[in-house]
Amino acid sequence: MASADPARPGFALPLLLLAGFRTLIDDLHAELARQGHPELRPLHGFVLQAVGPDGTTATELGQRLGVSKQAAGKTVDRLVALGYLERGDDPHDARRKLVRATARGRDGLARSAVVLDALRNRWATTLGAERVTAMEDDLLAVAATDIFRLDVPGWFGG
Amino acid sequence: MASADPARPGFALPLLLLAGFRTLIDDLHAELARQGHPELRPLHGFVLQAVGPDGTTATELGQRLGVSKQAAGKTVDRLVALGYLERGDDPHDARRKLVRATARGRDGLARSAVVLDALRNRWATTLGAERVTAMEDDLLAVAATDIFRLDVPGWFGG
DNA sequence: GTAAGATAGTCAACGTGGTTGTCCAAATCG
DNA sequence: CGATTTGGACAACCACGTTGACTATCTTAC
Repeated sequence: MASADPARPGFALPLLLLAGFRTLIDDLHAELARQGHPELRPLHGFVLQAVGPDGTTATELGQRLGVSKQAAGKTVDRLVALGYLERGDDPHDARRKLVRATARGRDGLARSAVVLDALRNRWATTLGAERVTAMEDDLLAVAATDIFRLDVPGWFGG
Repeated sequence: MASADPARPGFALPLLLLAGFRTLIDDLHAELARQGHPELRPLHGFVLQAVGPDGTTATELGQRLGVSKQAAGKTVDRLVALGYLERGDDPHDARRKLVRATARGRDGLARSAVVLDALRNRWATTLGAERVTAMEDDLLAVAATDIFRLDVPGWFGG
């Protein structure tokens, strides 16, 4: 095993990754609040993304997000109360309750995508486009991206 | 404003940063659990780091972590109950309650540092040392690292 | 020296996001 | 058909965060 570089302590790396994540998410939600979505919380974007264009069920949502079906169900409750999701019946299975995004949910998701594209462009302007691409490629190589099964419509160029 | 690259949607970036963070933290705590610290939660490492070698107070801790003094106080309560922190009186100010790491707390923090160094080395082996360094430099350039004021003993080569 | 203000800590109530266990209704399988 | 699996809901609980109110102490100004 290689020895550690004392100028690059290992604990800086998770801190920087978290700081990068939080910076993007904080900027995103500040902008979303300006665009008419002040109640949207960081988690909600992930959930809306995971619901997908065709809807899903709470249990399936929990599996995609890596949480229990009960946790997913409670989060759906809150997003229904906020007007971002709606529940309906599955005509083929009376047990299943379909969860779909409302028009407001789709609006929030679309605006999130636009703002996040803009934020990525800002990083590319500062760092250079190839450095951002390299960061994405490297993270994809080392991170357990299966933590979130958000590959609903092929979410990374594919 | 530059147009977005459709092959690199903006919402992948926060997902990858979070996945990278979670991968490191999950691996860290799996290893810490093996080394006698199964109760240590992801947040606790940050708190122990923020307490620093000389101790601090709950209010100051809250400022460093960017949370209210009440939240910091409750977290200290839990870490005291787990045996990682201890409270003492400040001889110069009867209002202040000094918070210090216990021997167990220092042990957990030292092991965290070793494991995180090893995890960073693993990334350096996979990606190349210069790619990891570049990722750190880039995140430092674009992320609001002042979210966490963990510059207690100069935490990045300083 | 004392009155007024700032500061540290605590308590209470509450919100959010998560867990496990239990239970029922509906679908599926033998 | 009966037995089992599955989706959803309910309850209790925990971790972590918030705001507001309150006490005790230190500091500052007069």
